[in-house]
Amino acid sequence: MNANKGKTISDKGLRRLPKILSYLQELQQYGENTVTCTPIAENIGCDPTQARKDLAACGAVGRPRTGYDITELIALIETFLGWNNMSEAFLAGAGNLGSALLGFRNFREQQGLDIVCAFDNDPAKIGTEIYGREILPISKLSNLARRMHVLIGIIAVPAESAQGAADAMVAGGIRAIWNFSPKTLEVPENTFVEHADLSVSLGALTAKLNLALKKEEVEHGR
Amino acid sequence: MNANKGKTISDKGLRRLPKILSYLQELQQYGENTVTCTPIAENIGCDPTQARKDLAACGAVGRPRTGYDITELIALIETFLGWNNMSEAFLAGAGNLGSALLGFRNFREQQGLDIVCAFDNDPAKIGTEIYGREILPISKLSNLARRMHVLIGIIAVPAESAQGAADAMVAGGIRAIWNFSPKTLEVPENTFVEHADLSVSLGALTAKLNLALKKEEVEHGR
DNA sequence: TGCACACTGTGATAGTTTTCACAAAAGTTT
DNA sequence: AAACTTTTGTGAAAACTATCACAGTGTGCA
Repeated sequence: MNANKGKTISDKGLRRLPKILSYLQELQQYGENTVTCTPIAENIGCDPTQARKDLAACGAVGRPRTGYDITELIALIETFLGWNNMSEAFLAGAGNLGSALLGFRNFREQQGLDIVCAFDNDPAKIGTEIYGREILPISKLSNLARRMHVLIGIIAVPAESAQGAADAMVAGGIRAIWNFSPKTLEVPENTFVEHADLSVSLGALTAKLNLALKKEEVEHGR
Repeated sequence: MNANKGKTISDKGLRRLPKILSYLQELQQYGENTVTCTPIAENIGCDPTQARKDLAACGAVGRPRTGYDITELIALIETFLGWNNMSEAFLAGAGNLGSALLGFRNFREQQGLDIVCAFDNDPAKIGTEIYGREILPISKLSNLARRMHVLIGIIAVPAESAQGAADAMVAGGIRAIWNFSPKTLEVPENTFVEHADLSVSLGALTAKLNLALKKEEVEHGR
Protein backbone atom coordinates (compact mmCIF):
# COMPACT_ATOMS: atom_id res chain seq x y z
CA MET A 1 0.00 0.00 0.00
CA ASN A 2 2.98 2.32 0.06
CA ALA A 3 3.93 2.18 -3.62
CA ASN A 4 1.26 4.64 -4.60
CA LYS A 5 0.62 7.09 -1.77
CA GLY A 6 -3.10 7.47 -2.27
CA LYS A 7 -2.66 9.41 -5.49
CA THR A 8 -5.58 9.29 -7.84
CA ILE A 9 -5.94 9.82 -11.54
CA SER A 10 -8.94 11.06 -13.44
CA ASP A 11 -10.42 9.31 -16.42
CA LYS A 12 -9.03 12.01 -18.64
CA GLY A 13 -5.61 11.63 -17.08
CA LEU A 14 -5.77 7.91 -17.71
CA ARG A 15 -6.21 8.58 -21.39
CA ARG A 16 -3.09 10.68 -21.51
CA LEU A 17 -0.93 7.80 -20.31
CA PRO A 18 -0.98 5.72 -23.52
CA LYS A 19 0.00 8.85 -25.46
CA ILE A 20 2.84 9.57 -23.06
CA LEU A 21 3.93 5.95 -23.33
CA SER A 22 3.99 6.11 -27.10
CA TYR A 23 6.16 9.23 -26.95
CA LEU A 24 8.53 7.67 -24.42
CA GLN A 25 9.00 4.62 -26.63
CA GLU A 26 9.85 6.92 -29.50
CA LEU A 27 12.44 8.73 -27.38
CA GLN A 28 13.90 5.42 -26.28
CA GLN A 29 14.36 4.39 -29.90
CA TYR A 30 16.35 7.56 -30.48
CA GLY A 31 18.63 6.49 -27.62
CA GLU A 32 17.46 8.96 -24.95
CA ASN A 33 17.83 7.95 -21.32
CA THR A 34 15.99 10.66 -19.42
CA VAL A 35 13.20 13.09 -20.15
CA THR A 36 11.63 16.09 -18.42
CA CYS A 37 7.98 17.01 -18.26
CA THR A 38 8.14 19.91 -20.69
CA PRO A 39 8.76 17.92 -23.89
CA ILE A 40 6.25 15.27 -22.81
CA ALA A 41 3.63 17.94 -22.24
CA GLU A 42 4.41 19.61 -25.55
CA ASN A 43 4.13 16.33 -27.40
CA ILE A 44 0.82 15.23 -26.00
CA GLY A 45 -0.57 18.75 -25.82
CA CYS A 46 -1.04 19.48 -22.14
CA ASP A 47 0.45 21.51 -19.33
CA PRO A 48 3.76 20.26 -17.84
CA THR A 49 2.21 20.16 -14.36
CA GLN A 50 -0.51 17.93 -15.71
CA ALA A 51 2.05 15.52 -17.10
CA ARG A 52 3.91 15.52 -13.78
CA LYS A 53 0.73 14.69 -11.88
CA ASP A 54 -0.18 11.92 -14.31
CA LEU A 55 3.25 10.37 -13.91
CA ALA A 56 3.05 10.73 -10.13
CA ALA A 57 -0.19 8.74 -10.22
CA CYS A 58 1.72 5.84 -11.76
CA GLY A 59 4.22 6.04 -8.92
CA ALA A 60 6.96 7.81 -10.86
CA VAL A 61 9.53 9.95 -9.07
CA GLY A 62 11.71 12.31 -11.01
CA ARG A 63 14.96 13.96 -10.12
CA PRO A 64 15.17 17.75 -10.11
CA ARG A 65 17.31 19.08 -12.94
CA THR A 66 17.46 15.64 -14.64
CA GLY A 67 13.88 14.57 -15.06
CA TYR A 68 12.67 10.99 -15.24
CA ASP A 69 14.39 7.80 -16.29
CA ILE A 70 12.69 6.72 -19.51
CA THR A 71 13.05 2.97 -19.04
CA GLU A 72 11.69 3.17 -15.51
CA LEU A 73 8.84 5.40 -16.63
CA ILE A 74 7.83 3.02 -19.42
CA ALA A 75 7.77 0.11 -16.99
CA LEU A 76 5.67 2.07 -14.47
CA ILE A 77 3.08 3.18 -17.03
CA GLU A 78 2.84 -0.31 -18.54
CA THR A 79 2.30 -1.77 -15.09
CA PHE A 80 -0.29 0.85 -14.25
CA LEU A 81 -2.20 0.13 -17.47
CA GLY A 82 -1.86 -3.61 -16.97
CA TRP A 83 0.00 -4.00 -20.24
CA ASN A 84 3.07 -5.75 -18.90
CA ASN A 85 1.53 -9.15 -18.40
CA MET A 86 -0.57 -10.88 -21.05
CA SER A 87 -4.35 -10.85 -20.66
CA GLU A 88 -6.65 -13.08 -22.68
CA ALA A 89 -9.70 -11.60 -24.37
CA PHE A 90 -12.75 -12.88 -26.22
CA LEU A 91 -14.11 -11.16 -29.30
CA ALA A 92 -17.80 -11.15 -30.21
CA GLY A 93 -18.42 -10.34 -33.86
CA ALA A 94 -16.14 -11.43 -36.69
CA GLY A 95 -17.28 -8.90 -39.28
CA ASN A 96 -15.28 -6.10 -40.79
CA LEU A 97 -14.06 -4.55 -37.58
CA GLY A 98 -13.77 -7.80 -35.64
CA SER A 99 -11.55 -9.30 -38.32
CA ALA A 100 -9.35 -6.22 -38.33
CA LEU A 101 -8.95 -6.45 -34.55
CA LEU A 102 -7.92 -10.11 -34.89
CA GLY A 103 -5.32 -9.05 -37.41
CA PHE A 104 -3.55 -6.51 -35.21
CA ARG A 105 -0.28 -7.94 -33.98
CA ASN A 106 0.20 -4.81 -31.88
CA PHE A 107 -2.34 -5.68 -29.22
CA ARG A 108 -0.34 -8.73 -28.23
CA GLU A 109 3.03 -7.07 -28.47
CA GLN A 110 2.32 -3.61 -27.11
CA GLN A 111 -0.72 -3.88 -24.89
CA GLY A 112 -0.43 -7.49 -23.78
CA LEU A 113 -3.88 -8.27 -25.09
CA ASP A 114 -4.28 -11.73 -26.59
CA ILE A 115 -7.57 -12.27 -28.42
CA VAL A 116 -7.77 -16.01 -27.96
CA CYS A 117 -11.23 -16.75 -29.36
CA ALA A 118 -13.71 -15.08 -31.68
CA PHE A 119 -17.45 -15.65 -31.68
CA ASP A 120 -20.19 -14.95 -34.21
CA ASN A 121 -23.79 -15.89 -34.91
CA ASP A 122 -23.44 -16.17 -38.66
CA PRO A 123 -23.48 -19.92 -39.59
CA ALA A 124 -21.40 -19.10 -42.67
CA LYS A 125 -18.57 -17.83 -40.44
CA ILE A 126 -18.71 -20.41 -37.68
CA GLY A 127 -15.99 -23.00 -38.11
CA THR A 128 -13.89 -20.84 -40.41
CA GLU A 129 -10.57 -19.33 -39.34
CA ILE A 130 -9.53 -15.66 -39.30
CA TYR A 131 -5.87 -14.92 -38.69
CA GLY A 132 -5.49 -18.35 -37.15
CA ARG A 133 -8.41 -18.16 -34.74
CA GLU A 134 -11.43 -20.41 -35.28
CA ILE A 135 -14.84 -18.69 -35.14
CA LEU A 136 -17.18 -20.25 -32.56
CA PRO A 137 -20.93 -19.76 -32.02
CA ILE A 138 -21.79 -17.06 -29.48
CA SER A 139 -23.77 -19.62 -27.46
CA LYS A 140 -20.44 -21.09 -26.34
CA LEU A 141 -19.01 -17.80 -25.11
CA SER A 142 -20.21 -17.86 -21.49
CA ASN A 143 -19.05 -21.34 -20.64
CA LEU A 144 -15.69 -20.96 -22.30
CA ALA A 145 -15.06 -17.61 -20.67
CA ARG A 146 -15.71 -19.08 -17.26
CA ARG A 147 -13.59 -22.16 -17.91
CA MET A 148 -10.69 -20.13 -19.28
CA HIS A 149 -10.98 -17.32 -16.69
CA VAL A 150 -11.12 -14.71 -19.42
CA LEU A 151 -11.85 -11.24 -18.00
CA ILE A 152 -11.86 -9.02 -21.10
CA GLY A 153 -14.50 -9.02 -23.84
CA ILE A 154 -14.65 -7.10 -27.08
CA ILE A 155 -17.98 -6.33 -28.71
CA ALA A 156 -17.85 -5.80 -32.46
CA VAL A 157 -21.34 -6.98 -33.35
CA PRO A 158 -24.17 -4.89 -34.87
CA ALA A 159 -26.14 -2.67 -32.48
CA GLU A 160 -29.09 -5.03 -32.16
CA SER A 161 -26.92 -7.93 -30.92
CA ALA A 162 -24.69 -5.86 -28.64
CA GLN A 163 -26.67 -6.19 -25.41
CA GLY A 164 -27.02 -9.94 -25.94
CA ALA A 165 -23.29 -10.32 -26.40
CA ALA A 166 -22.67 -8.22 -23.29
CA ASP A 167 -25.06 -10.39 -21.26
CA ALA A 168 -23.23 -13.52 -22.40
CA MET A 169 -19.92 -11.98 -21.41
CA VAL A 170 -21.16 -10.94 -17.98
CA ALA A 171 -22.62 -14.42 -17.46
CA GLY A 172 -19.20 -15.85 -18.27
CA GLY A 173 -17.50 -13.73 -15.63
CA ILE A 174 -16.04 -11.14 -17.98
CA ARG A 175 -15.33 -7.93 -16.07
CA ALA A 176 -14.21 -5.46 -18.75
CA ILE A 177 -15.99 -4.86 -22.04
CA TRP A 178 -14.56 -2.91 -24.96
CA ASN A 179 -17.71 -1.89 -26.79
CA PHE A 180 -17.42 -0.91 -30.45
CA SER A 181 -21.18 -0.91 -31.03
CA PRO A 182 -23.15 2.33 -30.82
CA LYS A 183 -25.43 0.97 -28.10
CA THR A 184 -25.04 1.89 -24.44
CA LEU A 185 -24.74 -1.40 -22.58
CA GLU A 186 -26.39 -2.35 -19.32
CA VAL A 187 -24.01 -4.27 -17.10
CA PRO A 188 -23.60 -4.90 -13.36
CA GLU A 189 -21.77 -2.43 -11.13
CA ASN A 190 -18.53 -4.40 -11.03
CA THR A 191 -18.14 -4.56 -14.80
CA PHE A 192 -16.31 -1.87 -16.76
CA VAL A 193 -17.45 -0.77 -20.18
CA GLU A 194 -15.32 1.30 -22.49
CA HIS A 195 -17.45 2.71 -25.26
CA ALA A 196 -15.21 2.88 -28.33
CA ASP A 197 -17.93 3.56 -30.88
CA LEU A 198 -16.17 5.11 -33.86
CA SER A 199 -19.12 7.34 -34.67
CA VAL A 200 -18.64 9.24 -31.39
CA SER A 201 -15.13 10.14 -32.36
CA LEU A 202 -16.12 10.93 -35.93
CA GLY A 203 -18.97 13.11 -34.70
CA ALA A 204 -16.64 15.20 -32.57
CA LEU A 205 -14.46 15.77 -35.63
CA THR A 206 -17.16 16.57 -38.18
CA ALA A 207 -19.01 18.83 -35.74
CA LYS A 208 -15.90 20.94 -35.16
CA LEU A 209 -15.16 21.15 -38.88
CA ASN A 210 -18.77 21.97 -39.58
CA LEU A 211 -18.85 24.81 -37.02
CA ALA A 212 -15.54 26.21 -38.26
CA LEU A 213 -16.63 26.19 -41.90
CA LYS A 214 -19.88 27.94 -41.04
CA LYS A 215 -18.03 30.56 -39.05
CA GLU A 216 -15.60 31.19 -41.91
CA GLU A 217 -18.49 31.44 -44.32
CA VAL A 218 -20.07 34.16 -42.22
CA GLU A 219 -16.78 36.02 -41.88
CA HIS A 220 -16.09 35.90 -45.60
CA GLY A 221 -19.72 36.39 -46.58
CA ARG A 222 -19.73 40.08 -45.61
CA MET B 1 -27.29 34.01 -36.62
CA ASN B 2 -30.47 33.59 -34.60
CA ALA B 3 -30.86 29.83 -34.93
CA ASN B 4 -28.40 29.11 -32.16
CA LYS B 5 -28.53 31.88 -29.55
CA GLY B 6 -24.88 31.84 -28.62
CA LYS B 7 -25.13 28.50 -26.85
CA THR B 8 -21.94 26.56 -26.61
CA ILE B 9 -21.16 22.93 -26.13
CA SER B 10 -18.14 21.35 -24.54
CA ASP B 11 -16.06 18.69 -26.18
CA LYS B 12 -17.48 16.18 -23.76
CA GLY B 13 -21.00 17.32 -24.56
CA LEU B 14 -20.26 16.91 -28.25
CA ARG B 15 -19.43 13.28 -27.65
CA ARG B 16 -22.77 12.65 -26.03
CA LEU B 17 -24.65 13.70 -29.16
CA PRO B 18 -23.88 10.64 -31.30
CA LYS B 19 -25.00 8.44 -28.42
CA ILE B 20 -28.22 10.40 -28.04
CA LEU B 21 -28.74 10.18 -31.78
CA SER B 22 -28.32 6.44 -31.76
CA TYR B 23 -30.91 6.13 -28.98
CA LEU B 24 -33.36 8.40 -30.79
CA GLN B 25 -33.08 6.31 -33.94
CA GLU B 26 -33.84 3.24 -31.89
CA LEU B 27 -36.93 4.91 -30.41
CA GLN B 28 -38.04 5.98 -33.87
CA GLN B 29 -37.86 2.40 -35.06
CA TYR B 30 -40.20 1.41 -32.24
CA GLY B 31 -42.67 4.00 -33.54
CA GLU B 32 -42.23 6.66 -30.86
CA ASN B 33 -42.93 10.26 -31.83
CA THR B 34 -41.77 12.26 -28.83
CA VAL B 35 -39.28 11.77 -26.02
CA THR B 36 -38.42 13.53 -22.78
CA CYS B 37 -34.99 14.10 -21.31
CA THR B 38 -35.24 11.54 -18.54
CA PRO B 39 -35.11 8.38 -20.68
CA ILE B 40 -32.43 9.92 -22.90
CA ALA B 41 -30.30 10.68 -19.86
CA GLU B 42 -30.85 7.22 -18.42
CA ASN B 43 -29.86 5.58 -21.67
CA ILE B 44 -26.63 7.47 -22.21
CA GLY B 45 -25.80 7.64 -18.53
CA CYS B 46 -25.94 11.30 -17.64
CA ASP B 47 -28.11 13.80 -15.76
CA PRO B 48 -31.36 14.89 -17.45
CA THR B 49 -30.30 18.54 -17.21
CA GLN B 50 -27.12 17.67 -19.05
CA ALA B 51 -29.10 16.09 -21.87
CA ARG B 52 -31.36 19.14 -22.02
CA LYS B 53 -28.38 21.46 -22.31
CA ASP B 54 -26.78 19.32 -25.00
CA LEU B 55 -29.98 19.35 -27.02
CA ALA B 56 -30.34 23.10 -26.52
CA ALA B 57 -26.86 23.54 -28.01
CA CYS B 58 -28.11 21.92 -31.21
CA GLY B 59 -30.98 24.40 -31.30
CA ALA B 60 -33.64 22.04 -30.03
CA VAL B 61 -36.69 23.38 -28.23
CA GLY B 62 -38.90 21.05 -26.28
CA ARG B 63 -42.43 21.44 -25.16
CA PRO B 64 -43.31 21.24 -21.48
CA ARG B 65 -45.29 18.14 -20.63
CA THR B 66 -44.62 16.59 -24.06
CA GLY B 67 -40.89 16.63 -24.51
CA TYR B 68 -39.11 16.80 -27.86
CA ASP B 69 -40.22 15.70 -31.30
CA ILE B 70 -37.96 12.78 -32.20
CA THR B 71 -37.85 13.39 -35.95
CA GLU B 72 -37.01 17.05 -35.44
CA LEU B 73 -34.38 16.20 -32.85
CA ILE B 74 -32.68 13.69 -35.13
CA ALA B 75 -32.55 16.25 -37.92
CA LEU B 76 -31.10 18.91 -35.60
CA ILE B 77 -28.38 16.66 -34.21
CA GLU B 78 -27.46 15.38 -37.66
CA THR B 79 -27.20 18.94 -38.93
CA PHE B 80 -25.12 19.95 -35.92
CA LEU B 81 -22.73 17.06 -36.46
CA GLY B 82 -22.60 17.71 -40.20
CA TRP B 83 -23.95 14.24 -40.95
CA ASN B 84 -26.92 15.26 -43.06
CA ASN B 85 -25.02 16.13 -46.21
CA MET B 86 -22.39 13.85 -47.69
CA SER B 87 -18.72 14.75 -47.10
CA GLU B 88 -15.92 13.17 -49.06
CA ALA B 89 -12.89 11.81 -47.24
CA PHE B 90 -9.47 10.44 -48.14
CA LEU B 91 -7.94 7.48 -46.36
CA ALA B 92 -4.21 7.07 -45.88
CA GLY B 93 -3.21 3.49 -45.11
CA ALA B 94 -4.90 0.44 -46.58
CA GLY B 95 -3.77 -2.11 -44.01
CA ASN B 96 -5.90 -4.00 -41.56
CA LEU B 97 -7.75 -1.07 -40.09
CA GLY B 98 -7.88 0.98 -43.29
CA SER B 99 -9.47 -1.88 -45.17
CA ALA B 100 -12.04 -2.33 -42.43
CA LEU B 101 -12.92 1.37 -42.59
CA LEU B 102 -13.40 1.08 -46.36
CA GLY B 103 -15.76 -1.80 -45.76
CA PHE B 104 -18.13 0.02 -43.41
CA ARG B 105 -21.32 0.88 -45.22
CA ASN B 106 -22.50 2.74 -42.11
CA PHE B 107 -20.24 5.75 -42.55
CA ARG B 108 -21.94 6.61 -45.83
CA GLU B 109 -25.44 5.85 -44.65
CA GLN B 110 -25.36 7.12 -41.09
CA GLN B 111 -22.65 9.72 -40.87
CA GLY B 112 -22.62 10.97 -44.45
CA LEU B 113 -18.93 10.16 -44.77
CA ASP B 114 -17.88 8.93 -48.19
CA ILE B 115 -14.33 7.57 -48.32
CA VAL B 116 -13.71 8.25 -51.99
CA CYS B 117 -10.01 7.36 -52.28
CA ALA B 118 -7.51 5.29 -50.37
CA PHE B 119 -3.75 5.79 -50.43
CA ASP B 120 -0.82 3.62 -49.44
CA ASN B 121 2.94 3.44 -49.87
CA ASP B 122 3.15 -0.31 -50.35
CA PRO B 123 3.79 -1.04 -54.07
CA ALA B 124 2.06 -4.39 -53.66
CA LYS B 125 -1.17 -2.63 -52.71
CA ILE B 126 -1.07 0.26 -55.18
CA GLY B 127 -3.35 -0.38 -58.11
CA THR B 128 -5.39 -3.05 -56.33
CA GLU B 129 -8.98 -2.48 -55.27
CA ILE B 130 -10.48 -2.77 -51.78
CA TYR B 131 -14.26 -2.70 -51.51
CA GLY B 132 -14.40 -1.05 -54.93
CA ARG B 133 -11.87 1.72 -54.27
CA GLU B 134 -8.54 1.69 -56.08
CA ILE B 135 -5.45 2.19 -53.92
CA LEU B 136 -3.29 5.12 -55.06
CA PRO B 137 0.23 6.10 -54.04
CA ILE B 138 0.38 8.60 -51.15
CA SER B 139 2.38 10.98 -53.35
CA LYS B 140 -0.84 11.75 -55.22
CA LEU B 141 -2.84 12.60 -52.11
CA SER B 142 -2.15 16.35 -51.90
CA ASN B 143 -2.95 17.22 -55.49
CA LEU B 144 -6.07 15.10 -55.63
CA ALA B 145 -7.35 16.47 -52.34
CA ARG B 146 -6.98 20.01 -53.60
CA ARG B 147 -8.58 19.25 -56.96
CA MET B 148 -11.50 17.41 -55.38
CA HIS B 149 -11.92 19.87 -52.47
CA VAL B 150 -11.75 17.06 -49.96
CA LEU B 151 -11.71 18.38 -46.38
CA ILE B 152 -11.56 15.21 -44.28
CA GLY B 153 -8.60 12.84 -44.01
CA ILE B 154 -8.26 9.53 -42.19
CA ILE B 155 -4.87 8.32 -41.03
CA ALA B 156 -4.55 4.55 -40.63
CA VAL B 157 -0.84 4.19 -41.38
CA PRO B 158 1.87 2.98 -38.96
CA ALA B 159 3.18 5.49 -36.41
CA GLU B 160 6.33 6.30 -38.35
CA SER B 161 4.40 7.38 -41.48
CA ALA B 162 1.64 9.25 -39.65
CA GLN B 163 3.18 12.72 -39.60
CA GLY B 164 4.10 12.44 -43.28
CA ALA B 165 0.55 11.50 -44.18
CA ALA B 166 -0.76 14.40 -42.09
CA ASP B 167 1.59 16.83 -43.85
CA ALA B 168 0.37 15.63 -47.23
CA MET B 169 -3.21 16.09 -46.12
CA VAL B 170 -2.61 19.59 -44.81
CA ALA B 171 -0.79 20.47 -48.03
CA GLY B 172 -3.85 19.31 -49.96
CA GLY B 173 -6.16 21.59 -48.00
CA ILE B 174 -7.60 18.94 -45.72
CA ARG B 175 -8.98 20.57 -42.55
CA ALA B 176 -10.04 17.65 -40.37
CA ILE B 177 -7.93 14.58 -39.63
CA TRP B 178 -9.20 11.42 -38.00
CA ASN B 179 -6.00 9.96 -36.60
CA PHE B 180 -5.91 6.25 -35.80
CA SER B 181 -2.15 6.19 -35.31
CA PRO B 182 -0.67 6.49 -31.82
CA LYS B 183 1.38 9.55 -32.77
CA THR B 184 0.36 13.07 -31.80
CA LEU B 185 0.26 15.04 -35.04
CA GLU B 186 1.57 18.53 -35.64
CA VAL B 187 -0.81 20.50 -37.79
CA PRO B 188 -1.63 24.19 -38.36
CA GLU B 189 -4.06 26.02 -36.08
CA ASN B 190 -6.99 25.81 -38.47
CA THR B 191 -6.83 22.03 -38.81
CA PHE B 192 -8.73 19.72 -36.45
CA VAL B 193 -7.29 16.42 -35.33
CA GLU B 194 -9.34 13.75 -33.64
CA HIS B 195 -7.07 11.21 -32.03
CA ALA B 196 -8.88 7.88 -32.29
CA ASP B 197 -5.95 5.67 -31.33
CA LEU B 198 -7.46 2.42 -30.12
CA SER B 199 -4.75 1.89 -27.53
CA VAL B 200 -5.92 4.99 -25.62
CA SER B 201 -9.36 3.53 -25.23
CA LEU B 202 -7.98 0.08 -24.42
CA GLY B 203 -5.64 1.57 -21.84
CA ALA B 204 -8.49 3.25 -20.00
CA LEU B 205 -10.28 -0.10 -19.84
CA THR B 206 -7.38 -2.29 -18.78
CA ALA B 207 -6.18 0.23 -16.20
CA LYS B 208 -9.60 0.29 -14.53
CA LEU B 209 -9.84 -3.49 -14.54
CA ASN B 210 -6.30 -3.75 -13.25
CA LEU B 211 -6.93 -1.35 -10.35
CA ALA B 212 -10.19 -3.08 -9.45
CA LEU B 213 -8.62 -6.54 -9.44
CA LYS B 214 -5.76 -5.35 -7.24
CA LYS B 215 -8.20 -3.76 -4.83
CA GLU B 216 -10.27 -6.97 -4.64
CA GLU B 217 -7.12 -8.99 -4.07
CA VAL B 218 -6.21 -6.82 -1.09
CA GLU B 219 -9.74 -7.03 0.31
CA HIS B 220 -9.87 -10.81 -0.01
CA GLY B 221 -6.25 -11.33 0.94
CA ARG B 222 -6.84 -10.53 4.60
C1' DT C 1 -62.58 27.72 -19.03
C1' DG C 2 -59.65 27.07 -15.35
C1' DC C 3 -56.86 24.06 -12.45
C1' DA C 4 -53.22 20.75 -11.81
C1' DC C 5 -49.46 18.32 -13.55
C1' DA C 6 -45.26 17.13 -15.99
C1' DC C 7 -41.70 18.76 -18.35
C1' DT C 8 -38.61 22.39 -20.16
C1' DG C 9 -35.22 26.13 -19.56
C1' DT C 10 -31.90 28.37 -16.74
C1' DG C 11 -29.49 30.76 -12.93
C1' DA C 12 -27.10 29.19 -8.78
C1' DT C 13 -24.30 25.69 -6.45
C1' DA C 14 -21.19 21.91 -6.07
C1' DG C 15 -17.58 19.21 -7.82
C1' DT C 16 -13.75 18.22 -10.83
C1' DT C 17 -9.88 19.24 -13.67
C1' DT C 18 -6.38 22.34 -15.17
C1' DT C 19 -3.24 25.97 -14.47
C1' DC C 20 -0.48 28.90 -11.55
C1' DA C 21 2.99 29.92 -8.16
C1' DC C 22 6.55 28.72 -5.37
C1' DA C 23 9.42 25.95 -2.15
C1' DA C 24 12.71 22.07 -2.14
C1' DA C 25 16.20 19.40 -4.40
C1' DA C 26 19.98 18.23 -7.44
C1' DG C 27 23.14 19.07 -10.79
C1' DT C 28 26.64 22.93 -12.97
C1' DT C 29 29.54 26.54 -13.11
C1' DT C 30 32.86 29.51 -11.13
C1' DA D 1 32.68 25.04 -1.83
C1' DA D 2 29.25 28.56 -2.80
C1' DA D 3 26.19 30.61 -5.96
C1' DC D 4 23.24 29.67 -9.76
C1' DT D 5 20.20 27.28 -12.73
C1' DT D 6 16.90 23.83 -13.91
C1' DT D 7 13.34 20.78 -12.78
C1' DT D 8 10.44 18.29 -9.55
C1' DG D 9 6.47 18.16 -6.29
C1' DT D 10 2.46 20.26 -4.35
C1' DG D 11 -0.89 23.39 -2.20
C1' DA D 12 -3.85 27.23 -3.90
C1' DA D 13 -6.45 29.65 -7.53
C1' DA D 14 -8.91 29.60 -11.78
C1' DA D 15 -11.60 27.50 -15.27
C1' DC D 16 -14.61 24.29 -16.60
C1' DT D 17 -18.37 20.73 -16.11
C1' DA D 18 -22.17 18.64 -13.86
C1' DT D 19 -25.92 18.82 -10.61
C1' DC D 20 -29.46 21.06 -8.13
C1' DA D 21 -33.47 23.89 -7.44
C1' DC D 22 -37.08 26.28 -9.12
C1' DA D 23 -39.68 29.47 -12.06
C1' DG D 24 -42.10 29.33 -16.47
C1' DT D 25 -45.19 27.05 -19.74
C1' DG D 26 -47.95 24.15 -22.57
C1' DT D 27 -51.18 20.16 -22.17
C1' DG D 28 -54.72 17.33 -20.51
C1' DC D 29 -58.58 16.85 -17.73
C1' DA D 30 -62.44 18.27 -15.02
